[in-house]
Amino acid sequence: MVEAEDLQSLKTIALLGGCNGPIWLSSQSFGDELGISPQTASRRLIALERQQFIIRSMKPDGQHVAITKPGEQELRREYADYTRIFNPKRKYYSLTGTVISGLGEGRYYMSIPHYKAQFDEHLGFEPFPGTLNIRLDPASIQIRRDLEHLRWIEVSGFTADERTFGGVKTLPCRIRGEFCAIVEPSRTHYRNDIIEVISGGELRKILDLNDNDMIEVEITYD
Amino acid sequence: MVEAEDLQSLKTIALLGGCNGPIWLSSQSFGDELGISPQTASRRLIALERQQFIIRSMKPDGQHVAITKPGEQELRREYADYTRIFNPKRKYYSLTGTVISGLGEGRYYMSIPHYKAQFDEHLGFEPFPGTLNIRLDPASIQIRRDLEHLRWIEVSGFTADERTFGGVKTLPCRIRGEFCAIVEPSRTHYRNDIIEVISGGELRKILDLNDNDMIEVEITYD
DNA sequence: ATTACTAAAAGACGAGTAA
DNA sequence: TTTACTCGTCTTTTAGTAA
Repeated sequence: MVEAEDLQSLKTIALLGGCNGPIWLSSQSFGDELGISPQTASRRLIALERQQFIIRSMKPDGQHVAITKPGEQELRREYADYTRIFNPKRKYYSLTGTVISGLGEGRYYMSIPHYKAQFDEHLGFEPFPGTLNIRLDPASIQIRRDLEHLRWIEVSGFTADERTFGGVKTLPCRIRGEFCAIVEPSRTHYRNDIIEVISGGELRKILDLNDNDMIEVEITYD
Repeated sequence: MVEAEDLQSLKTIALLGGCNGPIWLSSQSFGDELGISPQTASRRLIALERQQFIIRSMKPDGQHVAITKPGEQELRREYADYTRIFNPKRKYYSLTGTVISGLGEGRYYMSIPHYKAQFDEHLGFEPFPGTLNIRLDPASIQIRRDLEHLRWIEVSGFTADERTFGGVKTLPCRIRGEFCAIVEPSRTHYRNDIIEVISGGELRKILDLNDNDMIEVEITYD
């Protein structure tokens, strides 16, 4: 557990732009920012450095400070807490976008029994071997980010034939009333403007969809 | 400036649901939550109460704690900081909705010289005396919340004829390429599904708009 | 001007205790 | 069991100082 004061210091650095690259600081200026003495400010920076939340390089007139990956992670954890406090009750999300052709990867994955079985168990349908790829509108790309805070169903990965199949996560949704689910890899981040949707049947046929058709994906929650 | 530890305590209470109503706590359980002794936990609660961030009522087996408006405000301030850290680079927002009829209040306010002059100064056009009212689509209501973190232009209120005219804030935007601005009161929260837009001319005529027409409001930023 | 040490002052912590 | 006090200890802070 990271100290409340360290978090406060780290946040202040982040607000000054420390997540994007080194920023200039002095004990004086940093202390003013936090309302503490330069001595304490200096010690705080030393503490953050010890915990590897920042890296520093001394200059004659101060120092350059940048937030490290672990430091940023800590801040994101905090951010997620606040998001949980203030955005939990949102009951409805709507994404819009256009149908595009995928590369057939979805079809491959959906044909693997391990995934098939788990989707069946958690979603209540056996997925059609193929995914519907949707390119999101700019406005929906933002909304998609909010979805991260919802309860996705985790489907574990596995190893077979000396190959590793990563875990995926899935979120139930509806397209034109049809029960579907968004699927994405648990770890890697694919392009954030494209989502892949699975269903119990072939959505392109069921809904008579073609490339470039505009569709809406609705997520209702609890 | 609120202490880092108090903020941490307050956040913990919020995560337990303290923003929505009274929750049960004991010094013991709260201390466990924070990794501190019950004595310190008790002192923290007292401190929060002194600052009016929480209200408490003692029970034989613990206490009921609820976060007050000022307490919640403090947390929202913190949340906004994190939002600024992680979501600053969004350059484009798009709201969609339908044109509706307002109550003519906008017309009244836009005819007041004080407002007129300030809008002229900050926006570069003298507002047409009237506002275009737009009912947002569900998806856009969410996006609208994100707009709060952008740099709105503050227009101060004033007092005249023994009446108080509140401050308003405005955000430049475009509708079908036409330069406009969203306007809303700085303090009070109106319905979150309706926005009011002003422009240098009468938008209904310029863009040939009628009630129930669908339109898109675009906000580009920096 | 810096950083970062030492040492004195201030404040926070938790054990013990009463209600 | 609680809450919340006192009190001794320990930690944190800031002033002063050196580099």
